[in-house]
Formats: sequence, C-alpha cells, structure tokens
Amino acid sequence: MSTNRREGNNRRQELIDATLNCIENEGLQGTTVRKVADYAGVTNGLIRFYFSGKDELMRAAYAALLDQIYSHARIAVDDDTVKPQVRLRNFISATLSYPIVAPRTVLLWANFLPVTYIDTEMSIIRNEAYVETTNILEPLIRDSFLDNGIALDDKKVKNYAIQVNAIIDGLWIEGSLAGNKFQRNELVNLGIEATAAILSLKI
Amino acid sequence: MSTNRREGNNRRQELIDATLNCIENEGLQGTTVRKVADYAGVTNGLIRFYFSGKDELMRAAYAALLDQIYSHARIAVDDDTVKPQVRLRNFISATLSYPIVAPRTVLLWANFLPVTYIDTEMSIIRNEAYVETTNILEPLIRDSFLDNGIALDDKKVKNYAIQVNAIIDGLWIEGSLAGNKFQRNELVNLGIEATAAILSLKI
DNA sequence: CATAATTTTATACACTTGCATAATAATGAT
DNA sequence: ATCATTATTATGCAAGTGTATAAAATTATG
Repeated sequence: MSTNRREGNNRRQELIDATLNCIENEGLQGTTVRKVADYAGVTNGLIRFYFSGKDELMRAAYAALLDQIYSHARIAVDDDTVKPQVRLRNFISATLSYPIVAPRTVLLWANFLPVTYIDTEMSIIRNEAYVETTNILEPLIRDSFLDNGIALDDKKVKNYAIQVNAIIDGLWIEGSLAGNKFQRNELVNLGIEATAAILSLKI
Repeated sequence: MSTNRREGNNRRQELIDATLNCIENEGLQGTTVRKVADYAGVTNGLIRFYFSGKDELMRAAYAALLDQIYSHARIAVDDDTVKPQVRLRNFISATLSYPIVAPRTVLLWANFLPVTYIDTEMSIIRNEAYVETTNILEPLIRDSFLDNGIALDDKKVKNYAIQVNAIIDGLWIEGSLAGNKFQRNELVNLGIEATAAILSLKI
C-alpha cells in the first residue's frame, strides 16, 4: 500500500491540528485515535510514533489551542509605546475579533474546560498558558485612569478588571455562537462602549 | 442477590441526577451507562428499563439541567407587580447567585454545549428550553427606561440587552469557576453596578 | 547502489462500551 | 396465598477503544 509521507516533518503538528478539527466536529466523545488519524489522512498506529498515547495528544492539542488564543490577545497589548487607553481598546478589539471570536474557538474551549477540572495535567497546562486576563486588564485600567489624573485603589482596580473581563468573555461567547447576528465591527464596538461605560472613562 | 427497590417510583429522576453527577465528576468521556448506574446505586441494565438507551438518558439529563437553570432565572422576573428596574435587579441577582453560580452548573453547561452543536436532538432541547435571555432583558430594559421617561428605539434596546446579557454570562462563568474569590453578594453587586453603568440608569 | 535509520502501515490483543435477553426479586390484585 | 405485573439483576455479545508490535515503505547515508 502507498504511504503518505510528506516533505518536512510537520506530522506532529498535523496530528495536533487533526485532533482539534476532530474535537470541533465530533466532540470529545467522537474523538478517537482512529478518527483523528482519519482527519490527518494517516493510519492510527502513527499517532503512537509521535505521541506516547492519546492523553499526550490531547494535552498537546489543548496547549496548542491556548497558544493560538493567547498569542492573538497578547500581541494587542504588547505595544507599550501607545497610551494605556489605546492598548485597552486594542486588547478588546483583538479578543472580540476573529479568530478568537469563532464557533470553533468557543466549542474547543468548552470541550476542554471540564477536562481541566478532572485531569490534573490538563489543569497545569491551562494554568501555565493562562495569561490571567485580569493581570493584563488591571495595569491597563490603572494606567488609563492615571492618564486621566485619577489614582484608583487596588480594590477598585480589581473590581473594574473583573467587570471588563466579564463583558469581554460574555460578548466572546455570545458573538461566537450567534451565527451571523453581528456585523463586522459591531461586537468590538459593543465591547468598547460597555467598557467605557463601566469605567466611566473615554477609551 | 438483594435488590435495591425504593418506595415510590423516582428511579427515573434518580438516574437523571446520577447522570448529571457523573458528568460533573467524570466528564462526558467518563460517563458510561455503567458509571451512571454506579452513581445511582443500581446495575446498568436498569437504565434500559427507564430509558430507550444512553442517548435518551443524556437528553433527559440535559433537559433537566436547563430546567433547573431557567426555573431560577424565570422566578425572579415573573413578579410583574414591581417596577421593571426591580425585576431587572432581581433577574441579575438570581442569575448571579447559587445554584446558577456554581462550578457544577458551569461544568455541566460546558459539557453539553458542544453536544448541542453535534446532535440535532440536543439542539432542539436547548432551543425549546432556552428562554432567550435577550427576550427577557429587552422588555425589562425598555420598560426601565420608559419608567424614567425615556423611549429607546429597538436597536438601542437590543444592543443594551446584548451587553447586559454578556456581563451576566461573563460574571456567571468567572464567579462559578473562581473558587472562593467572591464574597457573598460581591458578584451580584458587580453585576448590578456594571449593568447600571452600561445603561446609565439607576436600577 | 547498498544498507541503516526513519517513518508509516497493518494486524492483533485485551479491555470497555452500549445494548439485548433471560433469570430473579418485589409488588399489587383477587 | 396465588398469580400476574412490575422492577431489578445477572450475564453475554458484538462493536469500538487504546495500545502494542511486527512488517513494509520511505528516506538518509556511506
């Protein structure tokens, strides 16, 4: 029988992608090593050549998902040559745009979330990758107020961060799962408006 | 061997509860008919006496979960002898309190969410039970403004509802998964404050 | 081009899964 | 008490599961 080898060795990444595609389409229950192999266009035995077993494959897939999500969110914040208000707006804009806003992303997140409460290794992966969103938001919020000559106490900053984080998460889920409900920049605008209202601050 | 029959016939409900408990603790993957039977303290064969199969059991469990969630949310809104602002506050308060705010509730919700995008029957159950939260929020928001002598156009009402819905969902998830991060009424207060800010309305 | 190393397939195995069915126990009716 | 009905267990089966392993195909190396 003809094999399926491709130039370069990206099999490992292909198998990870196939895993995420399989989970997206078939759910955790429908994700077997054989189906993942089908998605990748190889036979199931190959998985054990690149991974010690299904568990390691799933962990690698979860880590890859988190990396995809957070890399987009981080880029928006990392440019600290601009005012904190702008960075805050960029963060909201990035988090409420494709590819973070997408059915696939939310579905994968929802599939993995319960696993991180059952499998210790998965929870470690999450905790390591998790850029505590509040840890991003708190300095941005504090500095945005400082830029307006207002010094907030820590408790106030924390509470604002929780609220802003909540509105972003809520809009993320709503926008991701609601088919074509939202126009191009509608979701971003709703997020920025709500954040400005919560902070009583022009951003 | 001794059997396990109990007075009254609540086996069906017991099996549904056992299913939710099993999903909560073991995840969808770990939820087999045998494990559910263990959780219920019966043998696996009994499940097929009350349900046509595992699929029907899972659907019944999902319907039960949605019913539990929405019954609490609805009660808070149904008292239309009070001002819309109060009903809105009651709705937020109920949605951001136990038992809706609880790790179990969010974990169960997350487990089922992807299934509703794979299994048509599950999506029907969700759509039937789903009290479109926006359909609750929109009239409450419209009437709250009317009570202040302000008539909002439909688009504005819709956008407000989306934002309020988002902050509630976001706080729900954050509060449910964040261990002991929040004091007794802290989450409710954060939700009401944020909503008031978004609407620029005292509620 | 021959041979070693790497990558991929093919196959088999032990175990789990959902489901079926017969046997058993408990309850209700007369 | 006897018998029919309902509820529960016990057991088995076919299909699917993750994993192991050997064979085959491909690539790299001299």
